[in-house]
Amino acid sequence: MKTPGDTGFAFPEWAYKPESSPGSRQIQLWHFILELLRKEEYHDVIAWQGDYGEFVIKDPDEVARLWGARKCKPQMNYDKLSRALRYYYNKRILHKTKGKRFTYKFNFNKLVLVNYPFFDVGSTGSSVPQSAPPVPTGAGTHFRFPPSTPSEVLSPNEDLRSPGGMFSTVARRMARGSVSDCSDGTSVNSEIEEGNGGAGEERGERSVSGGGGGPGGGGNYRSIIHPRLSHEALFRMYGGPGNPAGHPGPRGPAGHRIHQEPLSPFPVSPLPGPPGASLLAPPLSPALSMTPTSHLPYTPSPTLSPMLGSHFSFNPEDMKRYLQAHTQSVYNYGLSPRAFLQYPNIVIPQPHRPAADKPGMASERAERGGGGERAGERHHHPSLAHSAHHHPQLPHSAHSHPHSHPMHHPLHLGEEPPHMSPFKFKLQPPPLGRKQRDGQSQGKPRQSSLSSGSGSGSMSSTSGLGSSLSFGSDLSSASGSGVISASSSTQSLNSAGLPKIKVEPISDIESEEEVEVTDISDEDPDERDNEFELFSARHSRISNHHNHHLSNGTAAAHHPSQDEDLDEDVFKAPAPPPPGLMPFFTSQHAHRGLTTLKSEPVEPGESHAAQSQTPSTGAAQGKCIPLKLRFKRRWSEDQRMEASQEESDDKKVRPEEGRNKGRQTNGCVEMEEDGEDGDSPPPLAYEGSLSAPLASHRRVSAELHRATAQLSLENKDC
DNA sequence: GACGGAATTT
DNA sequence: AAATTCCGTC
Repeated sequence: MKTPGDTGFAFPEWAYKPESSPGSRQIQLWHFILELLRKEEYHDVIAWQGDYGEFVIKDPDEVARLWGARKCKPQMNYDKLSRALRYYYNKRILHKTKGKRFTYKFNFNKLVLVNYPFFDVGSTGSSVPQSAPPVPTGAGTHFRFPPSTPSEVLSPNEDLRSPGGMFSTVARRMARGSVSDCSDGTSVNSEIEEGNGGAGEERGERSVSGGGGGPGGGGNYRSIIHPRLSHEALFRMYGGPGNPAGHPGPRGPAGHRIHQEPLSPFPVSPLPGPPGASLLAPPLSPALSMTPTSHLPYTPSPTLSPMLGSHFSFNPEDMKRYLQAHTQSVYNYGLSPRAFLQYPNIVIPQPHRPAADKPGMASERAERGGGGERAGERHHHPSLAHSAHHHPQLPHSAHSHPHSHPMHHPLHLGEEPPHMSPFKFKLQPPPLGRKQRDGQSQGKPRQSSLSSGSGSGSMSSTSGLGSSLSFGSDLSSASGSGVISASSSTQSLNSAGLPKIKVEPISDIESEEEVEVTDISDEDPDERDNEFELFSARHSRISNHHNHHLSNGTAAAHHPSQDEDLDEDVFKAPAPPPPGLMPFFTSQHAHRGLTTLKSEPVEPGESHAAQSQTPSTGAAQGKCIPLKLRFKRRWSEDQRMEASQEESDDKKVRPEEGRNKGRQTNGCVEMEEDGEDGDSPPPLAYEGSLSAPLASHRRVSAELHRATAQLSLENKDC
């Protein structure tokens, strides 16, 4: 069943399938890229370089070859591969670093979400540092995920759903690992993973991950981390690389054996390493202390790695924290507490700063985590000489203290000062479609053979152009799904013969949203984003809904219909929440009851606080502030941050994101042949968790384990 | 080289 | 849905 209600999905489908996707159950390119990036052997071919999340393809042909091998597409070349990469621009998974050849940059927000849906990635890409501060390790109730069955898991859904569903889903998926299609897989995988060694590597990472890893932890960190932190720094922070024992790192040619990837933004594998460490233990990175959340410009969180091998781990505690964090976020955003009614168990934490965490923890964790991975080393080295390009930055030793580099200043030279990008639209007549062109010229299909004409299909792809609503991140996409953009309609009209107008936000990725604070009432649907427009419309409508729901009282946990509604409501109800929040809100599984919400003021002390308490908003705090307003406000902040970071490479976001309807993965699970996954499922993160592991947790973990194992087996069969 | 539309394939 | 192919334009 795909009913959304059944499962709970919080993000767009595509986000869940790092490794497999309906359309292509094979490994996805971005995933593959990450895979290469994490392996030292390929550093001569592709490596992290420059900015955070930025990587350069040093040997395009080789990368293409590898990709082709993986996909069994011998004809693959950089031109094609790059086309595929360009498709990621719209998805916001990647963007091009302009001016640098073969250089692209990951949008970690997106990636993180993929692997760690629960994470508060900060909304929209831009994190909201303040709004989603790490939650204090929780104390409180233990959150439980609703049970989800496999079927559920797979169900696709574009809307936001409860985390629980997702969680499990993700976990399973992760467990599966990625695939190699080439049937036997032999060849393909071989390219990348040679021998088991590969496995070792990956595994190592996982274990290592403990250091940083936990999703939870990562998430939290995310907000804290300075955008500019160097990869290295991150490592340290998370303890990943630093951890001597722990890190598996294949020794690189250079001899620095750091972690898998020196520059990798994903310092630690997402895998839950030592559980505790990662998840709950928060951040501790010196960075933290050094940089208060408030000013950290936002950066995609590198903490979590979407890497392939990674297994998703979840921990109830995390969940709890997650929820709490969101709760807090909500407040920060000025969202109505009503939103929380659904989550009675959640206590809204007092705002508190990450800084509070103890510094030093990271290092501790690292040590713990480290253990044993290391199994196999890869002997394989790229033929290429180790080039100088490598960035020496790896931290060889684990320093617990922040590295200077990363912390730098927010305004780095290279960085542009944060600029607000006004939301702009580019109105332009769409170029004639090929068909049209052809038609004009001839009518003949471009490639000889297929002639027949129905060309109906083509349009669809294009339609996306317009304005899709996307709030920076996944959520956005999710939200977008429901939205019908004017542009699309326009396009359709176009097919009818009407003029086609392409409306697209010029702004960058995360910035699609308008940042200005405006009164909702005044909005002009016309200009601006269609998105907003839609949003508001939706919004208003929703609110009613929402209330309705509330009145109903507690809805059963799983009624599809209800869920749907609920989802919708939730989805819409709160102000357009930052993406990160969405999942939370939507979760239908959450228990409903009255929650004890403590209305906490927004983080006191924080600059942000000011934000929420701004005069205009302040009044509203308790009340309903025009959602839009709040949202925007928040957004603007985020945007600003993000803006500084992201260039405005990304351009438009298309509806495509939003509309993914997911499909479920089918039976065959694919496994990465890397060895890593092949064997046994990695330990769950929370196993060793920080806080006392509860029986329940264990139970959960056990289940996951089991599931994972099973999946692994299945995969093998496949 | 980079971009992105269109048609196709998986 | 995500690529893969081609290809025209910058």
